Amino acid sequence: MRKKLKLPLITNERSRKATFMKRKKGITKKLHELTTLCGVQACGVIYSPYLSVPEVWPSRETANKVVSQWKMMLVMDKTKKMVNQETFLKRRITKATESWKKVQKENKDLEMKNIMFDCHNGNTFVYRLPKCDLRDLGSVIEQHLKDVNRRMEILKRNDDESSSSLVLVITDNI
Amino acid sequence: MRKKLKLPLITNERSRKATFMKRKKGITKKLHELTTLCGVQACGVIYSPYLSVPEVWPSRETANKVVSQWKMMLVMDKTKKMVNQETFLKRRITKATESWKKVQKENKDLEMKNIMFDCHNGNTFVYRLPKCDLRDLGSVIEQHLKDVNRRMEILKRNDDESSSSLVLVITDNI
DNA sequence: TAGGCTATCCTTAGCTT
DNA sequence: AAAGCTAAGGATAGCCT
Repeated sequence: MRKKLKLPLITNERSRKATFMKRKKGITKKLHELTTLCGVQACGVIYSPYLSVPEVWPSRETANKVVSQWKMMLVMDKTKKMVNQETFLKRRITKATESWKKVQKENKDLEMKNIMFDCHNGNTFVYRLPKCDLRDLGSVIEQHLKDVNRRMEILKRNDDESSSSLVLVITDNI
Repeated sequence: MRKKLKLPLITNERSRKATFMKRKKGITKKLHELTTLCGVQACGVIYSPYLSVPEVWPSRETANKVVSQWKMMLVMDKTKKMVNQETFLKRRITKATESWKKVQKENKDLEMKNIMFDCHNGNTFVYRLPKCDLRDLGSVIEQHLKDVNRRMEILKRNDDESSSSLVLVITDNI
């Protein structure tokens, strides 16, 4: 009934849609089994030519969470590697301590960036952030503004037409 | 040999790892078949208890791209819905045109947020952005700063201890 | 740790309803 | 479109090396 060996080739028909639907269902089932059997987290994103919005498993919220955690773990892994390299290169405790503080700050900045990203996607409200995080978030924003300003100045130098500029003033009266 | 009906339950053993490995391989194969057979894009993120970094299919870069496109499509869908609602409520062309400009601006803001997100993940460099995008990006940052400032003021009112504050000054000499 | 084997169960292409 | 049917082919749990 079916062809002997199914070579992964693009089928030409509306049967492609049927296959897509069936197999997509099968994959989500497999994913569900994997997560249940092994107690792990997983998510999938499948672009559907038949829907304007991609299929997301198990849910939009969970997928968002899983993806965010994935990115967070990438950052943490990168940070860890930096620390390892630092301690390997510099044996003295004092030096290592200095580097650690530096990495800590960088880690905090990256965390703030993640918070900003969450804000963009509506997962977090700025109003719910603790005060200390707000201050750090401000410094991250400041850094981005500096980058923008630098770029603007370069553009200004290269071409004489007037353009807008941004100035950020931070007052810390703690 | 195998139990009659495999009820999705968490197995207790190191066999869970074997199952995890086998099934993960199977799922990635299924995903590959789906994308090849039906010509669609897809990606998967599976948290592995045995690796510090989650399994990502088909690759970290592609998954990043697929996820970004997914989020982008969500934004576009939202925008499209807003436009439809707007045109349905207001029949007159003039009104519709005004609303359209408004939505266009909002769409631009959301696009800027996406660019900021890409910046955070190192996909885009601020220095490569065109000048007009830089100006819009600045306004997005400004809005976030305003949110931060509002929150800070609320905190200041509710508790008397001194705290830091952010002030944003924007000079637009176009 | 990884890979092979195999009986058994699962998935699904091609149909029909 | 959606759902059911069926047999061919695929996936895999429990072993083994």
